[in-house]
Amino acid sequence: MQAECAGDAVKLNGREYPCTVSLAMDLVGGKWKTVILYHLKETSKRYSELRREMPDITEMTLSLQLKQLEKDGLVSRAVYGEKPPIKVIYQLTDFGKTFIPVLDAVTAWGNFILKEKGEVVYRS
Amino acid sequence: MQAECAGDAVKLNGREYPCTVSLAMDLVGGKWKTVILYHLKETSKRYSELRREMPDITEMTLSLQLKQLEKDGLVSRAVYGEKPPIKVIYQLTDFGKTFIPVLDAVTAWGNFILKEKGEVVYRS
DNA sequence: CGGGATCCTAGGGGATACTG
DNA sequence: CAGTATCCCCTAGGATCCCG
Repeated sequence: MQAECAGDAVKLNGREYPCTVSLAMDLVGGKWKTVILYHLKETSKRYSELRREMPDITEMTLSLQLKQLEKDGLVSRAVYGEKPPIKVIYQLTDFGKTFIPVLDAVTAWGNFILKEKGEVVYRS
Repeated sequence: MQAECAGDAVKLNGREYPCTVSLAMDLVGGKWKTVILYHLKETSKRYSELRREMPDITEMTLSLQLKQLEKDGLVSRAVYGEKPPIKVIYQLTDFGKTFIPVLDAVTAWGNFILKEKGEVVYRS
């Protein structure tokens, strides 16, 4: 497993990165993208379900992040209905599913950190 | 494997996150941190080696990122010598080494993306 | 119901120059 | 050799309100 980290740069969709790991982190980095992917991991969901399951994300940020995930091909969006109430379903694409092993590794590591040195802020 | 993504927030070093995956991504997110960790994966290295191996990062950004990685306990810094030329060695801490499986997963995924839909910008 | 428009700001990251 | 000091720009992400 040799990442392109030594001299050559890599390019995807017009964006350029110093290394493939950097490219990967750009697709799923930030505060919310992995969280969203985590919630879509098992099953497709509607917009309102995602909102309910992530109370702290604002509507604007949620739809913005979803749009970026869609643009990068990780998530697909399907609209049902013409007039309100309409229904919008989000799900992982085949490409998005290739991220699941990474997501599992990140999740396991995040939980490990929490156990070792973090704390839970109870809300319930 | 259940991440804390449903209601409760998590906290580490005063920073609060909606989910453990989000916490993990904050420690290693951004354009450079994973690249630096990748270069420190096998062996410890001096500052100048890191610089040589990552020609595109500026000195300021490199030392800033190293400082953050050190603060978050992923990397340790050791100084040898009193007066210039001094020698500074960076290496993964034990905690930093727990990130390696994740790094490998991210690297593999990044390489996969490159192969499927990216392109290499040759410099040599 | 599922967003968009607008405005705002914190900080990540670059450029250039200098130093113990 | 291994950084700092400044300065500056740009994007992620939040707040608030509005719409088909």
